[in-house]
Order: sequence, then C-alpha cells, then structure tokens
Amino acid sequence: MRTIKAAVAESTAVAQFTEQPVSVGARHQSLQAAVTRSLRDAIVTGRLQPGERLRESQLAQMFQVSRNPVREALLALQAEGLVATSPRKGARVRLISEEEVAELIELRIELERLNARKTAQHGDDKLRQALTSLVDEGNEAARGSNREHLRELNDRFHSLVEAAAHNRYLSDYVRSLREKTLWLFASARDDRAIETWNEHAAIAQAIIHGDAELAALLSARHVKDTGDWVQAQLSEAERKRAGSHGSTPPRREQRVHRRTAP
Amino acid sequence: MRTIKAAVAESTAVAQFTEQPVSVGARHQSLQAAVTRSLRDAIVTGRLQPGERLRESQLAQMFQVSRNPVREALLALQAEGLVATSPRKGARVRLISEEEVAELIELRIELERLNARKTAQHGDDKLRQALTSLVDEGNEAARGSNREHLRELNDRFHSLVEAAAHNRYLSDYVRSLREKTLWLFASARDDRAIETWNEHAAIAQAIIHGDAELAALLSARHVKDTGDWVQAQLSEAERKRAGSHGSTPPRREQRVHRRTAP
DNA sequence: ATGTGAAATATTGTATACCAAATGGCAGTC
DNA sequence: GACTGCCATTTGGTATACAATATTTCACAT
Repeated sequence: MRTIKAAVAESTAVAQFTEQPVSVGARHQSLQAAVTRSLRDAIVTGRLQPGERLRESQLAQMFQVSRNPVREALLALQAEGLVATSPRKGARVRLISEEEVAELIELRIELERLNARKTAQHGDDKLRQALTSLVDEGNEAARGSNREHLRELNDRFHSLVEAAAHNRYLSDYVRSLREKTLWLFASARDDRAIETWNEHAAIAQAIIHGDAELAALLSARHVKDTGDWVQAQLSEAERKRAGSHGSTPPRREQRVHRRTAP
Repeated sequence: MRTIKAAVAESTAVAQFTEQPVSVGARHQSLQAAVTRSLRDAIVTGRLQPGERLRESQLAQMFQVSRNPVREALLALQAEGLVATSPRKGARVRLISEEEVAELIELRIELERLNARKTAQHGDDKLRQALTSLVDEGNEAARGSNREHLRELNDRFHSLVEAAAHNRYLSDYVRSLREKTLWLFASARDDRAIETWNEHAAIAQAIIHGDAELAALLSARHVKDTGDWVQAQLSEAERKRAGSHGSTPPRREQRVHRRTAP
C-alpha cells in the first residue's frame, strides 16, 4: 500500500500545475484530511466493519503517520457520525441499529422531498441543460446495461440536484444522509443501478419541466423504495447471521467489563 | 478565571456522587471536551466575535492546557460549523453572510415544521403532561414578566419537543440549527422572551390536543417570525456599522495577502 | 471445565520539545 | 506608492514521555 504521505505529496505536486493560483499552503492537503478520507472510505465501503475497534497507534502505523493526525481524523469522523468513541476506550466504527436506520431514511425522505421541490422551483436554464444531457447519457447507458457508468451518473445526478437547491444547509444534510444510506449498502450497491437510474430520470424530467410537486413526490417515493430495499437487505443479513450459529465471527468484539456493572 | 482543569476535576468529583455507577473513565471529561464547550459558549454568546482569529497557543495558554486539546477542540467546532479554518492560516470564528442566514432560517422553518408535526402525532400522555405543566409555569412567569425564567422555559420547551419526535437525526439537525439561530442573537435574546413564550404556548396546546397540522403551521410561522426579526436586527446592525465611519473597529482582521492574488 | 481476581500489558489523554513549511509584517529599495 | 527580501510567528506534524484507565492473561479456587 502506498503511504498516505506519498499520496499527499503527489496530489500537492499535481495541483501545482492544474489549479488556480492560490497560496501554496492552501494546496497542501493535511495528513489529517488524508487520513480522514482514507478511513471514511474504508468505513462506507465496508472494509472496516461496524463495531470494529479503531486503535490510534495501529492506524498511525498503518498510515505511517504519528498519532496526532489519526486522533484528529477520528474526531472528524465522530462528528460525521461514522465512528463512535467512548472516553478512555477509544473509537469504533459506528454501529447503526435497525431502528436508527428507519429514522435516517424517514428524515432522508423528507429532506430529498424538500430538496427536489426547491430545485425544481429554482431551476435555471443551465441546470435544465445539464439534466437533459445527463438523462440522455444515462438512458444510453441503461440500454447497454452499463452498471458501472450508471452508478457514476447516479452520483452525478445527486450532486447536481443537491447543489441546485441553493441552500447549503439543506445540501449538506441531504448529502450527509445519502452517504450514510450508501454506507448501509456497503458493497452491493450496483445491484439496483438500473432501477435507480430510471427513477432518477423521471425526477430529472419533472425538474426540467418545472413541476415541483411531481419532483418532490417522485423523490420522496424514490428514497422510500430505496430505503425499503435497504431495510429488507439488512433484515435478511440479520436472519442469515442468526441462522448460522457458531460459524459467524462475532460482529463486534463487545465485552462488558464486569466490574463496571452494578 | 478558574482553569479548565479545575473545572474538569470538579465536575468529575461531583459526578462521582450524582451519576449512575459507570466506569470512572467514562465520568472523566476530557480537556478537549471542556475546551470545546468553553469555546462554543464564548462563540454563541458573542464573547468571541465572528471573524476573530483563534490562535492555538494563545488559547492553550488561556485555558492552561497544551496545544493538543485546543487543536482538537477547534476541529470539533469546525465540524459544528462554528469556526472556519484554512490550511496554515488557522481558525477563525465563522462569519455567516446574510444570504447564509436566510438559508439557515429557511431550512429551520421546514425542520421545525416536520418536528412539530411528528411530535404531535407521536405524543404520549407523558409528553402531554410535561407540556401542560410547562405551559402553566410559563404563563405564570409571563404574567410576572419574568424574562430570565421564561428564557429557561423556552429552552425547556424546545428540548421537550425535539426529543419527542422520536427521530434522532431530526432532533440533532433541529437542535443544531436552533443553536445557530441563537448564536445570531448573541446577547440580545431576552428581548423577545415573552412573545416567544406565547408562541411556544400555542404550539404546546396544539401538540397536547394532537392537532399535528396546527402544531406544524404554528411552528413554521414561529420560526419565520423569529427569523424575520433576526434578519432585521442584522440589517440594522449592518446599517449602523456602515453609517459610523472610522469609529467602528474592523469586525474581521481580514487582510488579503497581496502576493496570493493574481 | 469454569469462573475469579490480581498482575501484566496495552491504550488513551495529555504534555513537552522540536522541526519544517508557510504566512504576515516590515524595512529598505526602486 | 509598489516591489523585494528578510524575519518573526504560526501551523501542521513528529517523537517521546507519562499518568490514568482498560483489557487481557493467567494462576488459582471451585
């Protein structure tokens, strides 16, 4: 594995020739930021399992940095809700209960509804044009069942729509919730790429036509369907885990310290 | 000023006698947390002005701790959106534009609307009872024009309603946005305590009666009115600042480094 | 075998010292 | 006044140390 430091150095060097003239300090990506990104990626893609312990010195060694950037990265991820820490016990990848997943999706439905409505209302020609070409490209990819490409287009659709609501708080929250939904899929998120695309295309059409209420309705329904699917997957995984006794490794190395209990 | 360390030690000692039997490590409040709280308080109450620079070593000396906890506190506050940092330039108290205030309030309207609706739908007897006694106490305080007490009751009202929606993401976001709105008031937030109380009491009544739509409507309107008032205050402050040339100290010591500009 | 408790070990939270890179001013020069 | 070179400050990061806790081990009793 290439070290974080090498990656930072390289990105800095590349930036030197591609970016606008900004101060060189601003170009430099801090190790903390690099570690944060690396860890976040490992968590949302499932390489780090929920409940897994995150030891500072172990991570420091893994990334070839000192403990400070790691501590700071863990703090940042805690603020994002991806890791949970308890005092003197350290950090773990956050464990989300099914109940919490339901709450997450419930709110995401409402925020995507708002976001779609606002986007359709505020939409300008530039957005409509971008969406139109995105839809064309996506339909093409859908005909070819090009899932990889579709996944990328799905992401681009979300980025476009999020930014177009012209409300940075709403955008931030929607993105944050969406990321957490993706996290729940972990690896298996290509499966629904085509269905997802079709729903996205319908929403895009509604936005292009300025039909705010339809865009809102379709968005909410889209998230609801996605959410139902995610919850079904989770339940199934849970059932499987419960079914095969013994062979399953413990998902979280949770051991209650006897002395602390009353 | 009492040191942070003394405060931490005391809170730990007090907790020893008031809390449930948990491990002693969990009782210990980290210096990082203490510094974070202290800084957050200084920012939202306006003791630290927007745009003000936050030097690590200066803060470390002020709180009598090393730079590490301070760095981590600044990072945490950055995640909360209270401070802004640029690489190699350090942290400043975040400066919120009027445009951003409008976006903040716009989203807060929608989330408070959602929250009130959900709370009215999910409300159980315990909540109704708590709200009823809160309303009685508040009306009493309002008759006596006890602003100090009313402010506390207003805060309690929000806490009650936020928690009752049974959606931790919604609760978190609503609380976060509300805190930022309070921040904009800074010191002068007792002024509207009585009007605020009356609006809260009406919302409480709607929740008690299970009238979700009325609760939602009143909540949205309440935030809208509060927001209009905040924005008016800000505009006025802006006008005043613009009017009195020379005498006003620079609100942000922002100096563009000539060499970085094209 | 199984549980218990004390000792051994590991980890976190914090401090300190130190360094390189970058920024922010300032004095001198054109 | 605008540029230039220089220097003090500040940040981001490393390394090391250490006390307070947590976790694991392991001998021992049941």
